[in-house]
Amino acid sequence: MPFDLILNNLEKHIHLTREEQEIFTAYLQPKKIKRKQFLLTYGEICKYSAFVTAGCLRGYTVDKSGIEHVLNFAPADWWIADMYSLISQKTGIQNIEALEDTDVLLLSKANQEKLYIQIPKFEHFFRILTENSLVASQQRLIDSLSLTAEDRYYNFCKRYPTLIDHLPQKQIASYIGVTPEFFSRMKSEMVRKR
Amino acid sequence: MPFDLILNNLEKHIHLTREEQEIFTAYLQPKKIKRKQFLLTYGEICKYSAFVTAGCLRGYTVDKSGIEHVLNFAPADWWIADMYSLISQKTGIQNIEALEDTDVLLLSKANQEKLYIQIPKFEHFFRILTENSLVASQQRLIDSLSLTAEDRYYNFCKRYPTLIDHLPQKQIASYIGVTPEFFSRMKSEMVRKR
DNA sequence: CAATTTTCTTAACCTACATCAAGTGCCGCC
DNA sequence: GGCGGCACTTGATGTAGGTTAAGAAAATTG
Repeated sequence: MPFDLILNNLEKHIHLTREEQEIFTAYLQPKKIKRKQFLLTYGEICKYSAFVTAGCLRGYTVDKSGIEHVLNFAPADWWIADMYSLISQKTGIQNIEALEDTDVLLLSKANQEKLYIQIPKFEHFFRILTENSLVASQQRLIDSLSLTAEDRYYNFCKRYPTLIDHLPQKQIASYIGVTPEFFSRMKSEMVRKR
Repeated sequence: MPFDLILNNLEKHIHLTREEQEIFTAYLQPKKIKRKQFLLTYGEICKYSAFVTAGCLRGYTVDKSGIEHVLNFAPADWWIADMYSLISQKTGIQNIEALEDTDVLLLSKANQEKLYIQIPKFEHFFRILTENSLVASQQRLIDSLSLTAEDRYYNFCKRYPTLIDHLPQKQIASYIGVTPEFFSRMKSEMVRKR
C-alpha cells in the first residue's frame, strides 16, 4: 500500500483506528517531483506539509551574497515544509528542491487544521513533531556556535547516515556551513590525519 | 491578580472559561529566583516549563572550551525551558540563570500533560508556542550562517528591544556569537561609521 | 560515446573574528 | 570609603575558513 510508510510514521506517536486512517489518507495528495524541480520557491506562500515516500528533498535559503544555506534534507520517511511561511501564511524564504526524482504526499494547511479538529490526536502528533524539530534546530545552532567544521561534519554523518555518500559534496558543505573548497580541503586533511 | 500576565499570554492563542482558568492556575507553582541563581543547571533533568512574570532569565550552554553560548533570554511574558531535556527527560545541557531577581510560574511536565488531556486547547497552545520557537530558532540558525556579527546584533536589537541597554554587553556578545572583546570593538566601529 | 555541464581538487592570498595581555573605570560590599 | 572584583576597552598577533582562479574528474545529456 502506498500509505504504509506514512501510517507507520504516525504510529510512532499516535494510534489511529482504521476509520481514522481512512479520513487521514483521503486528505493526502500524492505528487512526483523530478530531480532539480521545486516543491516550493522563495517568495511563495507555503500551503503544504510534505511527507517524502521516496527520493530526497532539500530545503535551503539564499543569502544576499547569493550563497545557499541548506536548512534540512528530507529523505524517505521525513516531513518537510517552510515552517515560517506555513505558519504565518506570509511569503517564505525557503526553496525546497528535489535532489533526485522524489515522491511526496502533500497535506494542505487547511486539511491539517481540519484534522486537528476532527481527530485531536493529530494536534498531539504535530506538536511532538514540532518539538523534535525545535530540539534539532537548537542543537544545530549550538553546534554552529561552538563546534569546528570537522565536528559539524561528524554530526551531519550521525543525523543523515544514509545520505553521506549519496549526496554531492557541495550539498553537505552547504549544510555544515562551509564552502565546497574548504570542505574538500578538510576531507583530505581528515584522511591524512589517520 | 498575579496570574493576569500568564492568562493574557494564553489568550493570544486560546480562550479559556473561568473554570478552565482555575484548573490551570491551580497547576502553577510560583517561585522567586535571585540574581545569579539558577533555575536549572547542566546535568539536571528539566521538569518544568517556566513563565517569567518579572525580571529576566537567560538559557545558555557551555562548550568544551568553557565558552558560554546564550540560547535565549526570557524577560517578563516569555516562556523558557530546556526543551531537549524536558521532552526526552534525559539530563540536559542548558543552564538557566537569573540575570536579576526574577519571578516565575512553574508548570511541571506532569501537570502539562494532564492539561493536554483535561483541556485539549492546551495541546493547541503549546503546539503554537513550539512552532513559533522553531521558526525563531531556524531564523537564528540562518542568521548565524549568513550574517555578519553586526547584522546579528541588529537582529538582537529587534528581537529584544527592552534588553539592549539593560544587559551586560558580554551577554549580548555571547548571544550574537562573538567574544566580548570583539563586540566592544565592533560597537565603537559602528559609532565611528555614522 | 562525445560534448557539455557540473562537481571536485589544489594553491595562493585575504578577512572576520579569536586569543592573549595589559590597562581603565566602576560598582558593590565589609 | 577604600578595595576587590567584574565589565569594558585597546593593541598586537594568530587562525579558521573565505575568495579567486584554474585545471581535473565525474556525471548528464544529446
